[in-house]
Amino acid sequence: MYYTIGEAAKRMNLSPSALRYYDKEGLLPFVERSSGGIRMFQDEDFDWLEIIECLKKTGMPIKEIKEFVDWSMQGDSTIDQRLELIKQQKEIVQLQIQAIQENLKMLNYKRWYYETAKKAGTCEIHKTMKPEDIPEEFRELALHNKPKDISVMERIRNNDERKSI
Amino acid sequence: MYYTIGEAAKRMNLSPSALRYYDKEGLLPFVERSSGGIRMFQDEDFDWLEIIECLKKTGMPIKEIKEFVDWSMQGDSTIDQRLELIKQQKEIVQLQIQAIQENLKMLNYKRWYYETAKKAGTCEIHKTMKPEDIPEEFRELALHNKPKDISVMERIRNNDERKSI
DNA sequence: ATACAACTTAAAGTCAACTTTAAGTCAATA
DNA sequence: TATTGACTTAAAGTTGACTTTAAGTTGTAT
Repeated sequence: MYYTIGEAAKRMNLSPSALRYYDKEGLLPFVERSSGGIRMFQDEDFDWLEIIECLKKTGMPIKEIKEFVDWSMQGDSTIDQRLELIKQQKEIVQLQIQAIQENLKMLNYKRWYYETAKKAGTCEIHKTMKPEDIPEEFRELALHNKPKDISVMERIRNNDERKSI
Repeated sequence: MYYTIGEAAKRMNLSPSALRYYDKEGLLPFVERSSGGIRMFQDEDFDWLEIIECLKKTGMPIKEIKEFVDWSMQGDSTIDQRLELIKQQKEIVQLQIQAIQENLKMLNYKRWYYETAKKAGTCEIHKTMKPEDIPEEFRELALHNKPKDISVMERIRNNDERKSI
């Protein structure tokens, strides 16, 4: 069972030109050609394309992916390097997950912030809010940029003109 | 307490030129200036910078972030739009988490794949492996690109020359 | 045999998000 | 007051990952 570049692109949810670009960059040395020069993708090639896509989606630049592909073409002598690369990329992905959890926490805080403001009809509510009225999970996020040792009244006075985000 | 652009950049782990670029793009209308034109960042500004960073890190383009900042500057009449934007971005982040879980699954599979190959001394082990020898969590990933209705012997014959990834 | 959609390459173009450069200004310290 | 490091702007340059264009070829269907 063979696939043209258009069919392979559709199956991988990529554009044909992207696949040609990857090929030009040396990422697809395993793809066969017809006698006329047309690329013929096989089922097994999608194993390659999927790990290439995985590395790409987790932020690995194409030149590094090429290194991995080159190792794979060299055969069993490079199993160790490939294992190490995969382990490293896994660590990178775990850091990405941590980072994205932080982002999610921020967005959850902001959702609460705007829902509270919506109920009150104004963002000003957050200027007079006492720490204990902020859900514990958001408290640090809500307060950590506040200048210290300023009373609520002072804060209200200071913030007369300031827009809140 | 004021911060110069260099100090603010350090605190946010950004470059001064990146902050100037954001300012030029309209992301920092809240930053004050000295009489001489020097930017003076305040503690409250870091609330803005942090949500801007959060939106940026979750993939929102700068033009969209500017829209959000513009709404924030307009005041309480835009609370609803801002809440909707935050909710939408949360959904995007949840999709990102799903995508990254897929990537992690692939990397876990590949780690198993290379660890197994390492023990055997060759990737060929995976060509003769029976489905029940593949850990259940990886089985679909390992088999879904295999052409159907081909016996193991045929597969070995067919794959004589093929490199495995 | 001919038409035609889909393929081929090389080279140029695009895009976002910065970074760098050049020429000059500000403000804290000696 | 002179020095100096950090600031200012505008404009050009960089990067990676494609996309588009132009000119030509392949292979299938009538």
